[in-house]
Amino acid sequence: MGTDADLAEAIAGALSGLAVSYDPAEIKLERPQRLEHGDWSTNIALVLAKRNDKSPRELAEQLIEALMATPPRHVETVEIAGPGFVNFRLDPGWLHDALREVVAAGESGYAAPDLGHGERVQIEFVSANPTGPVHVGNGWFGTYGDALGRIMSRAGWQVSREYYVNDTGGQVRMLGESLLARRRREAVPDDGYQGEYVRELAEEYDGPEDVAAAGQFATERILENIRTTLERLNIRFDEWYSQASIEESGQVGATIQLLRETGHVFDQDGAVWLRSTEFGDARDRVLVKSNGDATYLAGDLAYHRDKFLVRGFDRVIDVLGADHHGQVASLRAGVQALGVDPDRLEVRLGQLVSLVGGRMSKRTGNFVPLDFLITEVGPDAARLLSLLSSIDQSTTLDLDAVKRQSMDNPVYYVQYAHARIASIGRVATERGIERAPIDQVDLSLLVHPRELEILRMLVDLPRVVTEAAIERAPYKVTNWVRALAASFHGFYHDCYVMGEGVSPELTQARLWLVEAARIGLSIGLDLLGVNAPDEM
RNA sequence: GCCCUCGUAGCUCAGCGGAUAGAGCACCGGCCUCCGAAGCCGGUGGCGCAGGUUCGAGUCCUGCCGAGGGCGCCA
Repeated sequence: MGTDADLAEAIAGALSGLAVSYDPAEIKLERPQRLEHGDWSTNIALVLAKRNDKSPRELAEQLIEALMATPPRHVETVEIAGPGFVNFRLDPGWLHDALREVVAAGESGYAAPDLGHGERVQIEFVSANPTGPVHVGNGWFGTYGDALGRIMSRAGWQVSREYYVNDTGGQVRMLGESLLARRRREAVPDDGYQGEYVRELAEEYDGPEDVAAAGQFATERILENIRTTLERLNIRFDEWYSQASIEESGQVGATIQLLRETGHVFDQDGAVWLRSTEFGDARDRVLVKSNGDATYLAGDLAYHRDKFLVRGFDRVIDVLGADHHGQVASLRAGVQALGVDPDRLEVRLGQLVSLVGGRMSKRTGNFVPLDFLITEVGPDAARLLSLLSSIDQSTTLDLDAVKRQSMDNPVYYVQYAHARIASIGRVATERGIERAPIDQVDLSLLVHPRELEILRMLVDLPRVVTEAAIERAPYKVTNWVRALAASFHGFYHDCYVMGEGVSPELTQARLWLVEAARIGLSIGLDLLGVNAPDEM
């Protein structure tokens, strides 16, 4: 039971005693940004004042009086501030409690709230067409999806990560044609794939002069490269789902048939249409072209039918680039037409990553391969760099700046904190200092502002994981990790764990503090998929 | 034309409707006889514009300006 929950309970009790009308869910404790505003704060008096016909400050005053008749554990003073905030100032004991909690729960148990209740969620991400190497933008969404998976998994969801392999249709044909043209030393068609990689593949290809065979060869080889590149970034999938397999299995036809039976389909101009306007789409969409080919949408609907109705995921999160915005409405409409509650489908549109000096486009070959970036700055730096900010934010990457910063990159800052922690452990071992069991250690010796700051950060972690999971926002974990690292560096500078003038008792308490920081940092870095090295 | 996302410090970005808007980079100035100076401490500098909602707006609503994306029998 955390201190904030204790306080909320005490506040509820006090309000009841005052005969004030309130809803327990309205009582929210927050940690003020400024230390002068105490350890915990609530705006409950501001929220309830009007309804109870009192001024906020009046209500706050009565609340405090009732509350302090029997002060809650660790509370030293309670003050009214500003328009009617109630600020609690606690003795450091609540933070020592928190330290014990972190250590007891450990790396696997701390900050692991059960929000998902085992709900089965599928996250589909990257899904870049296997027609060329993945670029930096793919990497951005890749680390996003992967980190989101880690976070939701920690928060009680049963997560499956999937890559939808677009290994069929016109683009594979075009890829095959481009490859064969290269092999014949002829010009690649204007709308073909011009990249250098096609030339390289053409040299390796010794199959027949057949577009489909060449396309399949190229697709498989490229996909293998994509997989290798993503693994360099610590991005892994539970499933690589082939679009061709869906078509071959007859699921596309079955899906269209199902839609026809439920009356959501009509024929016009020799094509088969989905009446998606019924479900809020701006216009109806073609499922089968007049030449008999199924459209991308038809395949996508079959795929989503498979996700929801065959494999039975409770929730599906599609991570897409903002350039796929146009297909969201029809996909959602189609899913609804299939009888699936559209709320179960979540589409996260990530803003595009652009570069100083030109945008990324695959066809022209004018893009920065993800492999290139990883080689330039290293996997961990690339990974953290991509998780630095929200995917709602379009990012501009200045490659020169990234390279220039490479020795001054945020990732080194956080990893250095972890290395320092490990270093303390090594020195302790050298000096023959062992950590005593925590219940034999006097944690009340931890009173330095730097020490308490670390503990406050650790108190925040469960809340950060919760927010990151619910808002699908891994960057919040990144922010926290950076802030914790900052706290630790400050502590490391000001508070020697083993040094002249540090008593053995204080050393013991600080060793446990360092251990708690290590646990928190490890959790955070693991959620981001960034390594936590013992040495740099 | 219509729809979506975004405009916060010179640059890259944080800021569940709350109190004096925060970091990093860059720039200026300090700190190593003790666990790693890839660090610590201090300084310079900002909410695109105009209304509205309310106890309170960077945050919500409307309009305008600006940037990116989308409106195919392409995928």
